[in-house]
Amino acid sequence: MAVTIRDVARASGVHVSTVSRTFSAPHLVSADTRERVLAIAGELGYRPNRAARALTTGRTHNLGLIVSDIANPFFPPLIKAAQAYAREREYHVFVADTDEDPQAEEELIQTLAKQVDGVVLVAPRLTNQAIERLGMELPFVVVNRKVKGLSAVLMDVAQGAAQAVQHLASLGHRRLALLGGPRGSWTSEQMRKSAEAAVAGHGIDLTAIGPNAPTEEGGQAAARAVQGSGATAVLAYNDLVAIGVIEGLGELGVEVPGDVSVVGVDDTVAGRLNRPKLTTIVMPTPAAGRTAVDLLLQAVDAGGGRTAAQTILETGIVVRESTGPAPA
Amino acid sequence: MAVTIRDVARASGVHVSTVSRTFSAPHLVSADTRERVLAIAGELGYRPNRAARALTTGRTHNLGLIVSDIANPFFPPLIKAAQAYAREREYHVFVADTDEDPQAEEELIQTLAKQVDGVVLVAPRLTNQAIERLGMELPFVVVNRKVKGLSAVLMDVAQGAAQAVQHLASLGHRRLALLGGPRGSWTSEQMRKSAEAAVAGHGIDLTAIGPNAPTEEGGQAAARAVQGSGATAVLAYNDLVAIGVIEGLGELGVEVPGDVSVVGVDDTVAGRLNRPKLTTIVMPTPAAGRTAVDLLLQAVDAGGGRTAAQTILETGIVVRESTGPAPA
DNA sequence: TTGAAAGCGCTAACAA
DNA sequence: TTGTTAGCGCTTTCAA
Repeated sequence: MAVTIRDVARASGVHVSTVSRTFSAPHLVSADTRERVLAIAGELGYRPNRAARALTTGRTHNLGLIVSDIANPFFPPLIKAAQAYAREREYHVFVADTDEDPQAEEELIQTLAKQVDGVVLVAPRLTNQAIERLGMELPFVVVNRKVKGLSAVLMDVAQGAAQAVQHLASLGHRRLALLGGPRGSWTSEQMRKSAEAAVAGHGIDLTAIGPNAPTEEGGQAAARAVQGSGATAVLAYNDLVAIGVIEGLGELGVEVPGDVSVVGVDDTVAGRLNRPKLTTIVMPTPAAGRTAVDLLLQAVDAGGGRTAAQTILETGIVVRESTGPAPA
Repeated sequence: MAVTIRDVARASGVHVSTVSRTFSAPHLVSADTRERVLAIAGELGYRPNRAARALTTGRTHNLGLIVSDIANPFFPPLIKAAQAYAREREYHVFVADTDEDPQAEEELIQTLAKQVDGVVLVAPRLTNQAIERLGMELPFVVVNRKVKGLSAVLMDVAQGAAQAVQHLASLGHRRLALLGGPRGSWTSEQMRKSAEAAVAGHGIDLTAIGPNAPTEEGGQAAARAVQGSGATAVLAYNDLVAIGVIEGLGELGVEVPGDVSVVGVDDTVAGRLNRPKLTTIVMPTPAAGRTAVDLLLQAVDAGGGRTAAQTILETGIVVRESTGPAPA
């Protein structure tokens, strides 16, 4: 078996508790012993067993990160950042994919619960009610969702959407189609509200189309509806949908940005690589990953002390090639 | 605190060991007691604490998955599949990103070691020697690398590369540039060997350029070298590099596929969305993720019994828009 | 079929 | 500053 605290104790002629202390409370150990123990531990290749430690301390030093679809390009930068930041704080992270299935999400939380100190839920598919209930038993941070009593990281799409409308208005567009996301999406709802408000000031006509699947296919399927609406500009739920609608429009002989301008959301690689390059609302995904972990660790450190904190992250718009002047 | 085996025991009037058995060896418990215990456990919301279980059994039911860059579109499908498959087998998976840093990789393995039953190493940056050493202490499966004594999942890029050369040859190309990947990449090495062999039969001239960073930037930076080589066709280390070199070539006024044809590797979303759509070697990433977990669990179940197994996954080539006839 | 008891690797009072 | 001891939640002999 692996080398344990006991082996180190024996080899360095001290009691196990002393070894334990040199690792978890070094200041309680004399410099002499500390060095000796550390040296021997090094030789032996001793590494504390975190699981065993968890048993006594109640802290696993593990986190859970639950997303709906790892392969959706929105998530990887968030996962990467969360995981890197967690590691800095000496936490490991379980990453789990629910495949958009609320039940899988709940099951996952349950089985993960005992092994983690907290969970980050990104754009959960569970109802608020279910999350609140689970939140009683374990610290949670939700990303892009508001749940009573829980810390949240919110990306301010409303702001980005307003900027997008402004941008389109200045290009002379007067008819805008909004391609919503899946039912129950907080982000989609925010965009709709913000677009409605923004549109008013510019005398723009708004048509909401959806719900749509948050994928290329979803966008492609909506192309005909867009054409039917007579809109000269489209604000899509995300980059994938935007790319899909551009594709779909193309098949109908509608050119982007010649005939119709399209704005996406997320600023994924996919959008950058698309031709025309996508004008899109930039979502601060790496920052969201880091912030979520940060808030989660705060909640963990606070114990049960309800410390629901909200962080709102700014979004921006990056203008590329998929938007242009409204046709005359 | 959470409900433990003891609470269930008390509530159902049996000893803890009986409760333990109903969960981990149900056949050793009478149907009567089993049902009662299960019912009470259900009411109380009891879930076995896997970490505590691990302490006695030596099995954590956790796996580690270590990749060099989560945000590289090659990885998400693999991670997704590995994680889903592991879950079917009742394993959770830690996902960790090394940022291409061998030292981070080793450190990660060390700290993860006690918490997992095994680790999948995808395209590791560590030396074989280092991996072999670590392999003594923990079951490993490597993806796209051969390490003595360890199970491996290999994607047969050699085959794909040969097909790519064949494809380019049939289009009349006679000067090929090979954009290698990072130093120490098994995949890159395989491609080189295979291309060298394939090229001979077709009277093609091969220039190897690299090492290159496995990113768009890497490809972009290599554009000038490609131009300098006089090649009319490029086989790039992966889709990202291919996309980057197309971009870089574009800036130099070289058109793809008009002046130069480019083939990528991986078949990522990025490549599909790129314009021109990328001709690329299809890597079986989801299958690789599943297979790796499968082999790993086999190794775990075998205990120390060396069961190094190799699975070779086929690759193919999908021809899209980035390749065309050699210019006259 | 069930209970009793020891112990997995570690931490945390409490004493010395 | 260090050692003693109990115990975290669970499994696993061994006995009954």
